[in-house]
Amino acid sequence: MTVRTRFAPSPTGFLHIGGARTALFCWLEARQRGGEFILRIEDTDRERSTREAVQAILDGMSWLGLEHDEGPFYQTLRLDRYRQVAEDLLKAGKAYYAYETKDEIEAMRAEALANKQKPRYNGYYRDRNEPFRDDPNRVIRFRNPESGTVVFDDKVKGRIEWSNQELDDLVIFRSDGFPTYNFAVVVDDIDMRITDVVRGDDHVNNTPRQINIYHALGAQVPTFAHLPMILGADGQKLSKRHGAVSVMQYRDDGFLPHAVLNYLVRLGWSHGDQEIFSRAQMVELFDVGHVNRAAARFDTEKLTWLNQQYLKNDEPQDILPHLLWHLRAAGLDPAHGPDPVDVIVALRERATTLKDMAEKARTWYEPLQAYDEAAVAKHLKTPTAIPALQAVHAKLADLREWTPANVHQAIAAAAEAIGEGMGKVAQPLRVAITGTQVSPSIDHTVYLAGREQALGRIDAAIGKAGG
RNA sequence: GCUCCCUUCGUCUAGUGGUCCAGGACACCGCCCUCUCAAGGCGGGAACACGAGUUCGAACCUCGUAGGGAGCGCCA
Repeated sequence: MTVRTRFAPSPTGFLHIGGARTALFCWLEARQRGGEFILRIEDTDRERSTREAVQAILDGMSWLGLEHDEGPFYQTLRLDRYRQVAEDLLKAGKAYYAYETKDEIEAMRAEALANKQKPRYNGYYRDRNEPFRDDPNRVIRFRNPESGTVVFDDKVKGRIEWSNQELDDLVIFRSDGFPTYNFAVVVDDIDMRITDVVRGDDHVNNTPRQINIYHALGAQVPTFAHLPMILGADGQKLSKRHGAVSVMQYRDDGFLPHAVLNYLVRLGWSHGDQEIFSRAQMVELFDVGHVNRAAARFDTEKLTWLNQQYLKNDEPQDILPHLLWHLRAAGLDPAHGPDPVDVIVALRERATTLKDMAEKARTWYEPLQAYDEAAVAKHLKTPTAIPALQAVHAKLADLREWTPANVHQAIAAAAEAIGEGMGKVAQPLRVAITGTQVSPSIDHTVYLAGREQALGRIDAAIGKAGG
């Protein structure tokens, strides 16, 4: 039987980091075992589901490159199916109509809590056999077994056992004619032939009652793997109000999608001491049975480190499209200035994110706007600054071909000509080209400026140094 | 309140009864390299929540305590 997993978000907001990690693990589990990955949109909550949220989830999945084999399926398009299955359950006596108002249910819950009991439906209509009646409060409840236990072997948590006495007769169809979550998931997972349910561990409590529905439907129960949640850096639960941000925010902040994936896969999963995993390696090595049972905190610093590892080691050509996106986002025109591939080579060891890289590249794509006065004071207002800059200007102007190697030689020759070390030449030159005292190695810095800009800025700096 | 789940350095984790006075990574500190900043190299501090038990032997097994989390919806 081929393995089939699914990611089933409800479209009530963007795809956040926790959802992305769940999606990744579902995707990996399917890919690792040569199976299929299905995307399903659980939109039966008409109040909160939106089209924008559906699009946001699709965008997030696509940016991360978690491609699905089937779907997206929408639950709201399958209402007839849920209705039919519920009818079958009704006929078989495995479900029944109940007519309590929401207030009555609320009172029942309050009373149970007051008696230090777990709030449960009291089963008033369970065996009453009242004739069907049209009532705005009519719901369908599942007839849960009253005795015995439900046992399942969770692939990450291990064996979990539940007494049926802890469970009550849950609503499977609401009074508004829509199925509830616990019912719709089971019907969907059966119909879509899901073999492995991989989801967040906030669902473990639902699992026993879902298993009972599987049994009532005479269906085979899939295996379950409940992933621990991801906490914010402060150890608090991530929520829309607290720290949860869209995965797209990570793109905007300059992270590479595979760096995010690599970071996420290591949250809860590991393979010995290995930290860096290409997508292919993740697919090859992933094992959901080896996932940690405890929740993990999100650590942006480690994500940042990983991102730089990829920036440093990826082929510049592969980074190019991502840098172009950020150059444009920073208001820079990649067509007027140095070759962005050269920029990547010069900055990959100094930038931790693409956003950072684009910002550091600004000096080569825009005219020099201003000087850092501290830099001017320290490196331009010195006895050797003017002769150094003049010597460099002369050597650079003589260059036949403007290549990084030639620029390097010209600077070295200038230093030799005035009898000073590289430091005495490089620093004033750095200030001349960038207006600051921090930049990539001086030869790259000058080369990327281009001959015309470089010479012009050196002239300007000589003026500044003398003035 | 009840049920279920979790607990190794600040953080992510390795570890499945002896090879662990606990290994790696991020972060931090120091040194080296050096045209600045980085990157890199080398080194450093830093953890088995607590208590009982099982055993010749426990981070690993059992039980309890404490702390944390989830659920108990006509939300998903």
